[in-house]
Amino acid sequence: MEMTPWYDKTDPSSIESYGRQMIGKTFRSIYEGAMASGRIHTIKEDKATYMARHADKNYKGGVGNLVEECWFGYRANSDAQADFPEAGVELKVTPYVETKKGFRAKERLVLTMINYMEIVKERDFEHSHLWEKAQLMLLVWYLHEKGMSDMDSTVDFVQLFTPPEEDLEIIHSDYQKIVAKIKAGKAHELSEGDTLYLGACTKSSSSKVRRQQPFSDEPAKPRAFSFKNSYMTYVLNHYILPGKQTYDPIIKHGKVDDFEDFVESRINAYQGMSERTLRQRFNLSQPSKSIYAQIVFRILGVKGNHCEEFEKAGIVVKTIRIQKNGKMKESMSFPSFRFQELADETWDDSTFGNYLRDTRFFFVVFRETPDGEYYLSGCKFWNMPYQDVEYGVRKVWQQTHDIIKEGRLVLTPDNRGRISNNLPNASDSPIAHVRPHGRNREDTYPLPDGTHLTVRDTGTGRGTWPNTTVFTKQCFWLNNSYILCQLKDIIL
DNA sequence: GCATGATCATGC
DNA sequence: GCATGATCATGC
Repeated sequence: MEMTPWYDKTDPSSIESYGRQMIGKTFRSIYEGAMASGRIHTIKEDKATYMARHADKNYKGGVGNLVEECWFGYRANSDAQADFPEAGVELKVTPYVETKKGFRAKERLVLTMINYMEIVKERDFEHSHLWEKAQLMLLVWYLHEKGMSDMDSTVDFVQLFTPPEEDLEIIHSDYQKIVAKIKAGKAHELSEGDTLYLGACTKSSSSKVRRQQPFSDEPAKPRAFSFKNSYMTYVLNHYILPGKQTYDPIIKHGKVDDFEDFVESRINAYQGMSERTLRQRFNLSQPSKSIYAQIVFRILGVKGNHCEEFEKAGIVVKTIRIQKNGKMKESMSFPSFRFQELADETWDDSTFGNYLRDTRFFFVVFRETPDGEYYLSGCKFWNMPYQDVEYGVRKVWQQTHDIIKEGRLVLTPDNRGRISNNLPNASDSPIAHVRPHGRNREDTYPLPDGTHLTVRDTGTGRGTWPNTTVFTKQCFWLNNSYILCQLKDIIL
C-alpha cells in the first residue's frame, strides 16, 4: 500500500495540502487506509466496533474524530487547545446538503464552548479564546445524503479559511453582544437570533442541563460559540463552490460602528416619506405586492431583494403595514409544514422552533395616514424573546403536533362551503396560531401513515367529504396583535 | 371589526 | 410548478 506523505504540523499550508489528499476518498476508506498502513497506533478497537461508533448519529465526534485519528494521526481530544497548536489551525469536518435551490451547510459550525464564569474576564476579542479557535480553520466538507451513512460520503473540499476582514467587524460585535448579555446576568436569555454571524447555540447532552452564570442566580443552558448555518452556507457558496451568484453588500467599503445601527439609520433617513414618493425616488414602476420590500432594498442601496449581509446572518425582512385604525391587517405567515415531518419532530429540534430561535427579523413599518397613503414610519431588528418561543409558541406547536401525530384532526363543514378544523386558533394563544397556507383547499400534504381525517357529521357534511389521508397545507402564523405589541417602542 | 378559512401573485 | 409572501372575503 502506498504511503501517504506525512505533513509539517507547524505549517498551515502543509496541513492543507496534506488534507487535500483526502478529496475523493470516503471516510470508510480513510479508516481502512490508516489501518492498512500500520501507521496509526492509537486505535485499539476492532473495525466493526470503530465503524459502528463513528457512524452512530448520537456519537458527536463522528467523522471529525475519524479524520483526526486516521488521517492526521493524532488522538482526538476535546482540549480547549487548537487541533494543530504549532500552526494555529483548527480542523473542522462539516457536512453540506443539496436542496432544490443548490447547496447549503447542513449545520452551524460549533467553535468552542462558552464558559460563562471565565469569558467575562477576557480582555478583548483579539485575545479571546474564541478568536484563537476561529482565526484559521481547515474546513473539510462532505455531502450528507439522506438515509446514507456519513461513512460512505466522500471528502469534497478541503480549504483553509479565515473570516474576511468585512465579516470580522460583525463577528467582533456579535462577540461583544453575547458577552454583554452574560455580564448583564442574562446568560439564560441568550438566543442564537440575538446576533448576526456568530451565534451562541445551545450545546449539551440533554435539554435539562444547566450551568452557573456569574451575575445571576438563574441557571443557564450550556452554549457554544458557532458560526450560524446561514453564515456557513454563504462561506460554502461563496468561497468553496465556484460560480455561485452573489448579492450586493450594504457596506461597500469602510467601516461602520455597528451594522444594525447603520442599517436602521439608513432606513430612518426616509422616515415620513410616502410609498408613492419613495417609488418615484427609486424609479420603481407599478406598485406590486413586493413594492414595500423593493423600497427597503433600494434604500439600502442593493440590487434585487437580497443582500450579502442579510444572507450571511439569516436575517428575514418583513414589511409591516399598520392601518389607520392602528391595527395590522394581517398576521405573519411562514412556510407550510409537512404533516409527517411535524409528527416525527420533537419541540426541541422542531423546524419552526429552530427557525424562531435562529432567525433575526428586520421589521420595516409603513403606516397608513387619513389620506389612505402609507408612509415609512420606522424599523427595527428583532428576534423572538426566549420565553415567547419556549412557552408561548411551544404550546401551540405541541398542540398541533399532538393532534396530527395522534390522528385527532377533526373537520367540521359549515353550511357555506367552508370547513373548520380543531388546530389552534388565534384566539387560543396570544402569540401564534395555525391556518391554511396553500394555493387553495385542494393544495394538500399527506397525513402521517395510518391516520385519516375525521369529518364531523353536521347534517350538511355527511357523505360530502370522502375519507381522505391528505389535508390542506397549513402553516404556523404569528398573531398580528403579538407583532404589533413587539413594535410598540417604534410606533409613536 | 375581527377571526378564520380561502386564495392570489410573484420570483426562483 | 411551486414555495413563499401577501391578501381577500364573509359570518359572527
